[in-house]
Amino acid sequence: MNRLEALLADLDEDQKLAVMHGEGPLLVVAGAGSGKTRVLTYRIAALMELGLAQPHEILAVTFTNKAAREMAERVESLVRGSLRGGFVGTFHRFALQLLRNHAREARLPERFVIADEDEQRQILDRVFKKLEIPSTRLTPRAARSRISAAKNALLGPKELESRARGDSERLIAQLYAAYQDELRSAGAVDFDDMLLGAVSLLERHDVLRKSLISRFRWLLVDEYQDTNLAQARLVWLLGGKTPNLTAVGDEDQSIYRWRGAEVENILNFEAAYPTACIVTLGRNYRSAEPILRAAAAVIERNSRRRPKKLSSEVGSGAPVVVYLAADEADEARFVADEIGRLRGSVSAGEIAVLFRVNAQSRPFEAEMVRRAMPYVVVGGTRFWERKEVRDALAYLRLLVAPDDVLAFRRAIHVPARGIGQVAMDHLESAAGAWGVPLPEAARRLPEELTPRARLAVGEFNTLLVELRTLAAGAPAAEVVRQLLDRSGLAAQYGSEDEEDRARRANLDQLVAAAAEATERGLDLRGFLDEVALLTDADMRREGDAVQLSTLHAAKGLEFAAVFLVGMEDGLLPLRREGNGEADEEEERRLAYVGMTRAQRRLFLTFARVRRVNGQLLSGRPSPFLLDVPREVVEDRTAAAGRDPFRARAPQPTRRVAKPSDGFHEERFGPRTPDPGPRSSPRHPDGWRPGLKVRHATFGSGVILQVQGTDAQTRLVVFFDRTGRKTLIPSLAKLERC
DNA sequence: GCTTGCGGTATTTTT
DNA sequence: TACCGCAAGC
Repeated sequence: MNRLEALLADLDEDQKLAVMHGEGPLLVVAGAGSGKTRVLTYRIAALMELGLAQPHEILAVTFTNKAAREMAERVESLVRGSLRGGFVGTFHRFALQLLRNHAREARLPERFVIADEDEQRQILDRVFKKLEIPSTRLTPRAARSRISAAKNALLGPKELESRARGDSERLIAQLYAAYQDELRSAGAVDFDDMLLGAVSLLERHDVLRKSLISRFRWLLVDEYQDTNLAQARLVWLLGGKTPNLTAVGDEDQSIYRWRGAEVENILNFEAAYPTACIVTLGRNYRSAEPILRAAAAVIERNSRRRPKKLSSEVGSGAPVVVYLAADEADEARFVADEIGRLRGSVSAGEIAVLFRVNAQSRPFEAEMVRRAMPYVVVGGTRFWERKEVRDALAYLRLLVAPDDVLAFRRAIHVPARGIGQVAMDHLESAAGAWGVPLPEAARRLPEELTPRARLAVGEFNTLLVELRTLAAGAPAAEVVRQLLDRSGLAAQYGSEDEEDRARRANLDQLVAAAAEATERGLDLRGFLDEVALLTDADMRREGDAVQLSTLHAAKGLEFAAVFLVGMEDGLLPLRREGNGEADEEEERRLAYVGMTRAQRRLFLTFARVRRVNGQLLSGRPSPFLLDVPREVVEDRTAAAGRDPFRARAPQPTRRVAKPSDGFHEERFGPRTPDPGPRSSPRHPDGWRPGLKVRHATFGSGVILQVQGTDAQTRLVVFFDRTGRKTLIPSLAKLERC
């Protein structure tokens, strides 16, 4: 059996079709657990075995560094060779590489820097001040995401402006333009600029584009359902006239719409690539039958998808367990009990607790601490975003790019060295007057500085010069170590309390990361570029501990047992102001992604009462939960006398006073705040949560909350059409209905 | 320029 | 409820 035959022996019929597809565009619609990664890696291996592709002709893009690394490793072990010369990495890394190699053509400074989210926000803060925009109108945070959305949709400030309808959109366009100016004058690009820049570079430089097309003959894109317009366009540009493009994805697992992902990219693949061949992988090798049936029942209600069926190759298994908890503590207790039971046969690392929002992790953590169960919270505060790490990185950036304004502004204040607002103002205005970057102005020590500030700035300059000299010769890790030492960054965290220890440990990790980068032949600048594109997922430790994770962070992973918790209407699907139908579909996909992470056991839980942001809310079961066919369910709640699936049955005519039982309440509004079992004072005017009302302009809605009495009365009402509003009933004409 | 306290706010976060 | 960011005081 030759190597190719050996490869094919591992595949089912559909997978073989995809792997052995020749030239031309190919879309692999890969349902959950259907061997998507296998197809991608085997395809690359097969193309090489067949002699169709040379390593340097391969361009494979993924969304995470981790996925890229795994892919490269798997291919290399399959072909027992190296992929050197080819590109296996993230979209952003590819774009960055392109821009670095062609900075001038891309109209970027030779040593442009990468602005992270923190710096984007700082820039926007400055822009807000400059344009005198009160942050009541729009938060810098919101502006950031609107600008990001525009960039992801390939719109420049001018295009956005010309499309703007209404003042607020024009304001965004104006902010965008000012933001972009500020960013450019700092010699920086943000994450979105990388993609945008790469696209416009290729659009403007045909020669470059053609050379890339002929070099990278084979394009492979993973998770195509989560590409945004810029990414799809980039792929399209790299494809040329006869693209040998393999796109792999599953529209049912598209969960990054809020970051610009366009499900349409995969749904309309044939429109972009009319000659495309489509292979659907329909066999699921991950989940037991009941799990798959439950998940299918949830996702089938979505309209924007290709209808498809997944058959379980795993076979039958335990039913899906549903549990209705009294509150979040009870939910955590139940989950911990079950985990305790499972751990007889499953290791902790094979178990995941998945939730919609990070804030939900608390009770589970508390419970697991109490029981001394090993657990890790995935995500949370991310390593590269920690203050101490960012501070050190700012220094490093200043070593590589002496005029990096963003890094300068950060580094000069940490540790505090007596340079305050006044001194900074002097430096800024001197920079303006001389027409030089801020760091350069600092080097020239403007006269306006007070003697004290002058001394401080001078010392800072000297420090940088010394470190820069060191950086010219020493390996990155040594530079980092010296820098931490001599800047006083490390000394800030000298105490023995937990926080300082953690910070020191993080700084040690940074040194280790630098050392490791040096081993891989990266210089300081390469290390910084890498770090800018790295995320926490890349640092994830594989330990034998229960994983507490958001649904988003669980994408692509699988576990023997999964607890999908907080399945309440309003939480999953998460509902907040102003999100509509499309988001509901995405929430459904999110639930689907969560459920299909499970191999053997799936538990769905929710709480009747949950404390959210300090408020007590009583929930009704998630509609997704009600979609699960009861014949695959084992309801553990029944023992406690509650039956979630009764909610589907007609409401009983006579209702016993069971005030907070979400199941048996009327089906109104998204979530009903619970006045609490003991304290439910009747409002004198008769307003109460749950009451349906009608407003002249907002239409019909339901009261979520009643605050205060008399003239102070405020009603929080959730309107069907416009979402949540707070009203003063004496002013707003509200009708009870 | 650093600390303390108040008020406003509150998703998801592949790069 | 809990955190973060900003504003006023030392």
